[in-house]
Amino acid sequence: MKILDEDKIIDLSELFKIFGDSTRVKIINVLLTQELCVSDIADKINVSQSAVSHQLRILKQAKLVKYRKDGQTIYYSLADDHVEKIFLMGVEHIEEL
Amino acid sequence: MKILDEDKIIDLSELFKIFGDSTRVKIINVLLTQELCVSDIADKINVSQSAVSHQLRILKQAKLVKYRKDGQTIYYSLADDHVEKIFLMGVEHIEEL
DNA sequence: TTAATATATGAACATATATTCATATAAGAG
DNA sequence: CTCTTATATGAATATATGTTCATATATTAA
Repeated sequence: MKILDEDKIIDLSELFKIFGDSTRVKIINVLLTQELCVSDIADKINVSQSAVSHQLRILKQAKLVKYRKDGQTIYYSLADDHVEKIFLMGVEHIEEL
Repeated sequence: MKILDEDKIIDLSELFKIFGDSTRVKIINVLLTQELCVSDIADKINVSQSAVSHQLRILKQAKLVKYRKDGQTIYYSLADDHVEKIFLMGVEHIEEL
């Protein structure tokens, strides 16, 4: 193994850094089952609209979530099933400690 | 789904936070194939002994690495195969972007 | 056009965290 | 014992990052 060069290492740590914040994990968690608009996410996880929006931008830039626009509402959902897989792999780890 | 309560969310983000630093990812990367002592890790990834030691402490506390002592040398290795799985799941994600 | 609703964003602030440097601890060699 | 090697650790510094607050943008309704 030892497959990774310096650049990949950076990319990988950047990816995990995204998962390394509880607000973002909360967002991912509520998006596991359904797409939601910003204000619903904010309500569900009890975080301000602004904070959610800031974090969604980070998740969007990292291509971990995607969105669609419907009028003035923007619905977010997980970008692909890798996101869920990484998430669940982490859950497995913490559950067996 | 939506399986996680607040505490689990915190634990999960803490776990990913550990993977969210390039020095730690470098360490994990070189430990994928073999156990190594501190100074060899430092040489391989080109980071100071002190920095490596600090990060190993964090990895140790998170139970992501384990170690065995042989004289004055301490050999570190990955704690279990979940670590590798999480790592590889992340690699998969970044490789398909 | 004006008001209301949904979302985004910039600046400021506070906090977290990674590295360095110096030094401590521990173990083996002579 | 003394010296050397391997590792750990505390303090200080620098940097990164998350939230808040105020406000901007965009869309729809009246």
